[in-house]
Amino acid sequence: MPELPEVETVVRSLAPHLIGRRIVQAAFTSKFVTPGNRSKLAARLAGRTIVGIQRRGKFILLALDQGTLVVHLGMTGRLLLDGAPAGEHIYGVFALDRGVLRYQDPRQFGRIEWNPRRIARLGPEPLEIGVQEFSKRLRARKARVKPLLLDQSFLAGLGNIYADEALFAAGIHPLAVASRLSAARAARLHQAIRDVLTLAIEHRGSSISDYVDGHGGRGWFQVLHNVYGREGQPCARCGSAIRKITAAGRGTHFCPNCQRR
DNA sequence: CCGAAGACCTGCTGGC
DNA sequence: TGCCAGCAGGTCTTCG
Repeated sequence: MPELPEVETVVRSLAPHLIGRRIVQAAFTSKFVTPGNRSKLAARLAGRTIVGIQRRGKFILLALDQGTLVVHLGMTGRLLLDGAPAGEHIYGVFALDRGVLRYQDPRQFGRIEWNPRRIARLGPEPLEIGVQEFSKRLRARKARVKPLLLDQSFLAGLGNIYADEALFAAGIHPLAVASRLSAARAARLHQAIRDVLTLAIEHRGSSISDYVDGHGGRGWFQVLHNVYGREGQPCARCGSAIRKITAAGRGTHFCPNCQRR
């Protein structure tokens, strides 16, 4: 579910309500979301104060006065402040000195962990890397461009929606070989990624089925999708029917006319 | 190094 | 109407 724009929106919606709060008590009830010793994790959090919250790739980093708690929302994870409608599938509860934060996740693909090693293996932030560095990294790889964009150690934060949308904006076929892209096309892709992510953040992310921010609010970038979820519909640029194929095991949407091999 | 496939979960939908 | 295969915004492991 949540890619960089959604996670960024969640972080921004939570920050004013969480920073400075003390965790009075925590409880976890899923062996998938919180692998390992759940009561030990809860004990470690009790009494800690939240001093900061930030995003790294698709991860949420909750900086505490001692240590860092890392949350990944997986496909259907939500962090909800009190007042946001919750319901079923609550697998984490953080009782704060003022208010409550809940973790909801029907599919339990998300993770709540203490200093996971995966963070260290993340690639650069797409909104921070410069065009030269991006182009160099991209053209050094023989992989197909779509699977590469989904590789979090190559670039941290893109997922299936924004990879497809960025490739459309850049006019690049998802199965193009990265090392064979010209410098000009690599630069176009760099700019397209920046544009798509920035616009999506401005629209508070894409809400297709599950995604909401910390208050339960939906995003609306989905109305601006050009290819994702638009199989068979006319391309906004040229009118050709949008096609859907499988790449990297994921549904991949593109315009066969605007994105030639 | 690269890609495909299967695994981890639950819920919804589209086609028969 | 009702059932079930297939699919879903993510990531990891295994295998060729």
